[in-house]
Amino acid sequence: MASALEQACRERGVRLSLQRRIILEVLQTAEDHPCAADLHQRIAGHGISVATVYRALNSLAEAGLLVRRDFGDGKARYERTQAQRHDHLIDLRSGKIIELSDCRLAPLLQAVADRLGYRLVGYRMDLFGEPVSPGVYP
Amino acid sequence: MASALEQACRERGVRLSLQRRIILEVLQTAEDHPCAADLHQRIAGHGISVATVYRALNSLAEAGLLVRRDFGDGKARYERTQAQRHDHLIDLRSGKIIELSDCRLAPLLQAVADRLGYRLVGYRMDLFGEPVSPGVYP
DNA sequence: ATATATGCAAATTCTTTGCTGCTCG
DNA sequence: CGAGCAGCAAAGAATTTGCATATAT
Repeated sequence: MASALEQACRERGVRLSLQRRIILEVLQTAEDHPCAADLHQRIAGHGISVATVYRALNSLAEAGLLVRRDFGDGKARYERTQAQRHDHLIDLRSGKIIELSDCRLAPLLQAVADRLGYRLVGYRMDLFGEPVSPGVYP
Repeated sequence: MASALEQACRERGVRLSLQRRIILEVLQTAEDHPCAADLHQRIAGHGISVATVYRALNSLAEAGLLVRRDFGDGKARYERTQAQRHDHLIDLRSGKIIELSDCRLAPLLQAVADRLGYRLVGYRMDLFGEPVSPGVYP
């Protein structure tokens, strides 16, 4: 019984080692956007080296099974590839990252690129915001 | 005769040393978005140390005289603060960076943030594109 | 069987920092 | 004068790499 994961890996020419399985599993169930160090910590106990974590993340991201994110804090962050692309809003008060499902954005950006003589291959957008409700923050 | 630059520095409580003058001058006339190493190289001959370059860039950016950019290649890039905020389109073929003056974007993003209960403090957007014209690239 | 991954440690790259002496205001 | 800056070299943080061994397909 070839799992969907195994099939995806075969299709993309990525070997699915035990360590990669574990990393993917952790990312699958993660609610946040962990960096390499976070991941290495979360899978501690399996004796996986940092080098392996980095190499796995690179391979898997290149193969498209993961997406690498950069929220401007100097570390790359990762998440499992989702059906649909999305952007993020960073809560400046708590650091929490919210995924944005929207967007009527793409066509607008496409037009901007077109006007300059470019084909839009991709884009990256991050919103930075502060919660409106007074809330109970320190 | 207090130059506009000197005044801006005084207002923001930043000391305008010779080395900072030089760095600002280079950035002023730069057509691109140099990183710290680029700048250090361009001002070689003035015997300014890398540490000074980094410290100056940090101070000046914090004071708002410069803007720090991050195009995802692992190095911070800088440009003089301009009258109006703007985004960038990265030419994936040549690496060239084009400044976008547009945008009817802000209100749209503002609305997205609002809907989530956030006040939009800022945002970052980069477009990645390939030139449409066949051109004479290698 | 063999192309690829892993582990370990050392190496890179970008950026920051401690300390002492100099300088802007 | 005195707070803040410059230079130098050493430290840090994130990520990569060389090499011998193990493993997926």
